[in-house]
Parts: sequence; C-alpha cells; structure tokens
Amino acid sequence: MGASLKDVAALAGVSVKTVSNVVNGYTYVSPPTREKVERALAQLDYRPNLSARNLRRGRTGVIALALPELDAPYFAELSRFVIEAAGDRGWTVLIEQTDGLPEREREVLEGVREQRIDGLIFSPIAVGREELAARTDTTALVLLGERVLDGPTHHVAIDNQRAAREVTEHLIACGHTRIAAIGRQDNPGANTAHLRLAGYRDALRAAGIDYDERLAPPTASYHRADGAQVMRHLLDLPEPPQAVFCFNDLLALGALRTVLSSGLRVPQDIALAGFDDIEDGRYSTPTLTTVSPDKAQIARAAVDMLDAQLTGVRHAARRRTNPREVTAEHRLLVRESTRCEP
Amino acid sequence: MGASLKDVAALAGVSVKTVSNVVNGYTYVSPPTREKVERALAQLDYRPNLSARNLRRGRTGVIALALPELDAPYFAELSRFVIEAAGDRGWTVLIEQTDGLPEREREVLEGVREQRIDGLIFSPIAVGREELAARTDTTALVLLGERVLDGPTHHVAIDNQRAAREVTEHLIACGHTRIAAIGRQDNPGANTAHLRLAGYRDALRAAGIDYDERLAPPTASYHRADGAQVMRHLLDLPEPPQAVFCFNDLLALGALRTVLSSGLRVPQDIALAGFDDIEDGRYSTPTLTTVSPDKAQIARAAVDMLDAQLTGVRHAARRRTNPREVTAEHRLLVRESTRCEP
DNA sequence: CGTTACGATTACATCGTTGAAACAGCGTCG
DNA sequence: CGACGCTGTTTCAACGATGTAATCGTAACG
Repeated sequence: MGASLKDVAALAGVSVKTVSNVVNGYTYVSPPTREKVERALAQLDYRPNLSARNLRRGRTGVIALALPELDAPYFAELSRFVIEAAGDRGWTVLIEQTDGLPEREREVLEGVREQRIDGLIFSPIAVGREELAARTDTTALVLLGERVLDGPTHHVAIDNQRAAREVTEHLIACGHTRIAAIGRQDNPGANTAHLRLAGYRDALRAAGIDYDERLAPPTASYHRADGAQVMRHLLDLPEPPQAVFCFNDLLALGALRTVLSSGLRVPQDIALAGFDDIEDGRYSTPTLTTVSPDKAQIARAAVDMLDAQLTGVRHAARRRTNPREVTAEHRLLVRESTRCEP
Repeated sequence: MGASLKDVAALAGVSVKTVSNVVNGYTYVSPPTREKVERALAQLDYRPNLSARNLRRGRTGVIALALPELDAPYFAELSRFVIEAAGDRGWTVLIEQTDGLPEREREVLEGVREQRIDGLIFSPIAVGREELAARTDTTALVLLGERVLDGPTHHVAIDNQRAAREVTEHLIACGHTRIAAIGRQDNPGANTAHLRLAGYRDALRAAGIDYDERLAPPTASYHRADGAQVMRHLLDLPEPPQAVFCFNDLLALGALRTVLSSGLRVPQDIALAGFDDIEDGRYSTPTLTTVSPDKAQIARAAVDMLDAQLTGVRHAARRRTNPREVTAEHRLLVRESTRCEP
C-alpha cells in the first residue's frame, strides 16, 4: 500500500501535521524543514489518500455527468468538453448513463451517487418539471439542454426554438413549401422536441404555410434507425415532402440513408437538415446542413454554474443561489444537403 | 448534510455499531432491534458516506476506464458496455481521456487517480511494452486492444492480424489486385496498426500480390479527416487503387467522403472496407463493410479480469495473478461498400 | 448450582487527513 | 524587563464507518 503521512513524518523526523502542511503548501514552514520533508515525500513516493482527505474536507473533487447515452455522438462530444472544463478546475468526471429511462433519471436526481460526488450535470429526457421541483437530494445540480421554465434549477441550453425556426426559414428560403419534420414527441416531458417543433411551426406560420401534422410524424427516439424509418414513412405519403428538418443529426443521417437508397438525390429531390453538428455530418455525402450549438460554451457554463453553487454554499452557509439560466450560442451551418440557389 | 450512523443510532436508541451491523446485513441482530433501526434509517434517509467507508475498507468501488477519445464512436460504444458490465458488479466507472498523448498515458499508468480507483482498464496508444513493464503503481490493470507480447499485464483484444487478413482476402476475392491500406503508423508503439498492416500483408502475400508501400501511406491519426486526406493522396497516384482497406471505420468514412465527392462510385469504382463496426457505418451510403469486434465481450472480459485481480489480491495477499490474455471474437460484415460478385 | 456456550450488543481503536488551538522560541516595542 | 507578536511546529480532536475484543444476559449443560 502507499505511504501515509505518518510514514513520511517518521522518516523526516517531524510531526504528521508538518508533513500535511508541506503537502498543502502552507506558508509557515522553515526552508530546512520543508526540504527534509520533501525529500522524504519523494523517497516514499507519497500520494494523498483521497478517501481520507475527502472525508475530512467534505468534498470529493468528483462531479457526475448524467446523460441518456454515451454513444450518441452529440453526447460523446459534449462529454469531452465537460471533462476538459472540469479538469481545469481539478475535478474528475464520473459518467452516468440513464438510457433516457424515467426510473434511472429519478435515481440520478435522488442521488444514487450522493456522497461520491460534489455536483451533478444532468441532461434529462423523461423527467419533468414536477419531479425536479420535488427533488429532495441537495447535491448541486445543473441541467443541460432542457429549458424548464420557472424550474427550480440552474440550466444551460441554446435557444432551441429560435434555432429550429432558423433552419426551417432556410428551407423555406430555398423555395420549399412541403417541409416535413422528424422528431416530434408527444410525451409532455420531451421539452426539447416541443421547442424544436414550435420553432418549426413559427417559421411555417410566418411564411403562411399551414402546419400539416402528417408531415411531422411522432418519433420514438433520436437514433439513426428512427430517422430511417420515419423517412420511409414520409416517402410513402401520397405527396412526399420536398425538404425535411430532422430534430437531430442522427435522425437526419438515418433519413439520408433511406432517401439515397430509394434512388432519390439529396438535395435535388429532397433537402435534409439536422441539428447538433456532430462530426458524422461533416463527412457524410452530401454533408449535412445543421445547427451547431457551441458545445464548449455549454460545457464551460455548466461547470461554472456548478462551481458557483459549490463555493456559494461554502461562503454563505447553504444559501441557494438564484436559479440562473444561460443561453449558449448556436450557428446555422448550411452544407450540401440543403444547398440551393435562394 | 446527510444523516450519519451516529444520528441514526441516536434516533433508534442503539449503538453506532449496531446500526452499522444492520446496514451491512450482519447476522446477529434481534428482529425487534433490526426493525427499530430500519425505521430510523428510513426516517432519516440514511446513505453511507462512501469516503468514510472506503477509508475504512480500503476499496473505493470505482474503476477507471482510460481511453484516447471519448468522442470516437468506437470508444463511446465500448464505454457503454464497460459501464454496464461494471454496473453489474456494483462498480462505478470514471473516465479518463488521454488524447493518445504519451505523457497523459504515463500519468494514468502511474496512478493519477490512485487511491480513488480500485482498478484500471486502459486502452493505450502511445505507451509501449517498456513503459508498462517499468510501471510502479500497483493498481490492478487490464489493457484493451493492444497485444503486448510477453507484456507483464492482463489484456483483452481481438485477433487483429487475422481480422485484417480476412478483410483483405475478401477484397482479393472480389477480384481486386491493387488494394490500398489506410492507417499505417511507423511509431513503434502503434501495435494495433502494425498488426492490421501485418494481416493485410499476409493476405497479399498469400495471393501472390506484391506489397507496394505507396499504397499504404502513413496516417497520423484515425479520424475522418485523416481518412479523407490520405484517400485524396491515393486518388492522385498515377495508378489509384481499386479497393481500400481502412484500419478503422472513421478513416473509411473520411475516405468515402473523398471518393464520392470526387465523382467516383463506391463500390463500383473503388471498394472500401473499414474496421470496428461503429453505428455510422451501418447508415452511410453505401453501408460500410467492416470488422465487427464483439465489444460486449471485450468489456465483459476486461471487467472480469479486473475482478479476478482484485479478489485474488484479497485472498492471497498480493499474489500477482498470472498475466492472462483473452482473445475476443470478431466477424467480417460484408456490406454495400465492397459488394461484388465473387 | 456453577460453568460454558452462544446470541446480541457495545466500547474502543483505527483508517489517513486536516482544522483549531496550543505551544515554543525569538525578536520588538513600550 | 515584561508583554506582545510573529514564525514554526506540535498536539488534539474530529470526519464516518467498521473490525476486534469486551460485555451482558440467558439458555443449556454436566
């Protein structure tokens, strides 16, 4: 087992606390003592026992990131940024996969990992406003990607509705009028889906196009397979759409597959747009028009907000910082899949 | 803060240790006492403080998974399986991104997270046999995807060389003779690249085709961008290849992009095969021929081997279990990108 | 009836670390 | 010269849980 402070102290001929002081960079240690201790530290290859340190300090230095799926590229890319931002603060990230299951999400909220983490960054799918309000666990929390109005918690998201409107406006500007949407979800918790649908409808309305529910079929989840399947359905309509706005890139890539394998061309026969700007869409053929959320900014903001909560609690005993909402930037990236002369 | 054993004990009117006994399912607790304690536990919503428990027990219940990049789909998919397999044992997984940087990899090996984790599953890129042998940290270790012969550590991998040979044989069976490879790396640590190249050359040799180094250009890393760029280079050769074996799917998807945007068809003009079976390749157009490693098996085997090391240490004080090697299954999946009549 | 055995419970020490407070030594100041 | 303040160091008591050994009561035994 590794050496403890006691071992080092014995070797250096000083008290345990002095060694602790050296390790923690405490100011009042005489140079000769410091040097002696440091030699001993090096000789024994001392590493602090984090369990003990955390027990004493009441902090673990670990935050959790709870996501639906790690293998959805959007979340994988986001994770990397969160890990980096947390690393800058000396924090370690523990990843929790909920698979979007309500019960797993509730577990996470109620602190399965409590005592093991200082804070939680959570990207919910199923859990709604009520569950969040009812939460009893007091671990610091930041929500991602969900805009729970009046919600009791900090969160960071992009302006989903505006972004969705912009995509749809772009498709309209290309001259399309029969524009479908893939990704509608009627589950009341599916906030993101609602917002993107709302933005889509905003743009239609502004252009004087009637909303046709048959062009926005319900979509079980947001994987390639769903996109492929719903697209098949759209193509089989008596009047198929001229353009399709998919609520994420995976759906779009699935849809793209269906369109191309039906012998149709993108964008000439059908234009396709996605959402998330995952790397796949930059290398598909055609490349994918999409909304690019500033993932680095989202990650940074989330980590910052956790930090604020944690240090806030320290300074003003358990004062609940006011729920803050950060809106991250996004950009519409027009690529080949919707290229047109406007 | 959460309630501690002391609080529960006070409420139940018993000693701290009795509560501890109830919590840990110790046998000799009288039914009435047990019930009293359980009521108190429930009433205070007691959760054990893991720092304290770990300090006492010397185990953390956390393992680390160190990967080059979480946002490479192969690793993202693998992570999910590792997290699941670890979850079955009640372990939590902490993810460490090395970005393939030698210095980060060395840090991981030397136990940056020591004291915080019980074991490490590590997928190295840069670090080689010598560094592994020189490792001083004693945390249980399992290597992924690397076949370090005579290495001092447990590891699990598929038979890369055989798989690569099978892919190449398939391309040869389709009638191709000018077959390129994307993914060669001359860095001596790049074991996987060497093995796949070896398998490629085995197949060529068996078919009596000369190995032409110009058809296997060095490749800096394994991202789409690299595949796209190297493919561009191959297309610009005086005699471009008829088929290309890419050492992973990302390279293949990048290459596919280049080929298609050059106006060539896949597989008619150029056949393309990849490696890893990431989801993207199942939805690209054309779909991607690839080697599918049994990721679930790899994850399970890695976790099993960690478990064996951990319990081995417990039983026979620090007995080094013999380095074991597990070879996971793989399958060649022929899809559209190489379809031919053989 | 005294001893033993065992079930049930408790007191105590301990894991490694760090905050609070005490203490020792020494120069400074009134 | 005594009080004070500063640096440098140590002692002590926690943090929360658990292993060990001790304790207490009671039933079984010879």
